[in-house]
Amino acid sequence: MAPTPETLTAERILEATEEVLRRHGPAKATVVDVARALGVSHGSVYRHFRTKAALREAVSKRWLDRTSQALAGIAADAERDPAARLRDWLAALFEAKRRKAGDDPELFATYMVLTDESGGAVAEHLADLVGQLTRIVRDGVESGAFAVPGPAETEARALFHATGRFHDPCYAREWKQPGVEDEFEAVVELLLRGLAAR
Amino acid sequence: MAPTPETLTAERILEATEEVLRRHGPAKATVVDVARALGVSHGSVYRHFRTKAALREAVSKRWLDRTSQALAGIAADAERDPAARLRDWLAALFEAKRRKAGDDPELFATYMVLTDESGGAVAEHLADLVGQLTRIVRDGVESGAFAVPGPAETEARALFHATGRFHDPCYAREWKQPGVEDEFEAVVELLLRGLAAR
DNA sequence: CAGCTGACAGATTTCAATATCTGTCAGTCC
DNA sequence: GGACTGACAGATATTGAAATCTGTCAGCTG
Repeated sequence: MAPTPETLTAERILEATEEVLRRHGPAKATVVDVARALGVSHGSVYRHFRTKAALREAVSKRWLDRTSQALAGIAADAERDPAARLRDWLAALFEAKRRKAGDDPELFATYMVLTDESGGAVAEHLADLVGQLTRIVRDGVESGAFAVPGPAETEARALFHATGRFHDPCYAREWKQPGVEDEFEAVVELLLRGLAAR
Repeated sequence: MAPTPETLTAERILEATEEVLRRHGPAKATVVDVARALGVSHGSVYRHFRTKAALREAVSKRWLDRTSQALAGIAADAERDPAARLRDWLAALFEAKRRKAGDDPELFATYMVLTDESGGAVAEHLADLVGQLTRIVRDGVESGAFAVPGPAETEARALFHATGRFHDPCYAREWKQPGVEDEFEAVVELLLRGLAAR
């Protein structure tokens, strides 16, 4: 029942931190700014997050989780053809990243800095995504659509690495260029041929 | 006949510049330093390179060309099985990059900064590498070992992009980690299956 | 006269003083 | 007594003046 503006919660602090990051950028966003935005002393913020790094990592985690959840639906849809599902999943990941990077480049750069710092949260996120891919590959192998020599997870990881150019932030610049769509198609087709049972 | 220490040539300037970069790093290497190392005034350096950026780009180009030439031999060896050749070529590229990054990380970081600046030289280099791959793919298609739906160059570009994690400097950190060899194998196997005629 | 020098203007970088921030904690307030 | 404050020490960032660098060019030199 506690109304938002009354109690100071981790959630409220995270929201304020996102806002401060959006306004000031990652280099100039301070804990004092966050506290000021919430109308409290910065000591109170440290009651909920042990360090500034922990606060920033929590913001990263929220952001990364939003992407994961959008894709989880495609990965889990066991009814559909695994090849089509894989294609859609990879395209959705590419599209999501590309839209984020294109719509608000400054905010995207902010999150790039944050995730660079947040080793743990990123590792978890990547593990989650590879897990989703593993599910699709395993479904494909079980249905006879795919044939792979080793464990499904090895193949999933290979798929993830091979498509890095279309989801890894370090390539964000290239996502604007004209030919990328075709490059993406070519890579995905090549990978699907490699997966297909013969 | 002109002996090295007498005349000031572009070549000598490039060598001195590499040395200065190795010593001082990319941030603190100045044209004045290069001139001092050569025992000339910095005005003389500008007689051979219009700007500091042009000088640095020339250094990048030399460095990139060394890598290209090492691989060209594998790509051009028309006698060998294209699949084996492709495997070797990709492994050689990975190994070369990994060795450079591992042996002298500081120097590698220097060259990462240089190539980041040198858009043109890098684009040429990448085009060269994709050209070499195209040759291998075309040979494979002609010999009946590979079957691809589109032009060989599209496929070559897809191969290059799909293996980015194992040659793109932005992943240099990961090349030290234990599992990379296996990750590389998994990606290459998947790609070769995608290329193979059935 | 071709190649080099060195002084110069404007741009960039360095450095040290100054201000701000992080993280702690004794104490205040419901 | 549990949540919050605000002063504090040490670490980090900002700032502006001084030093250095880039790129040019008139003149020297062999």
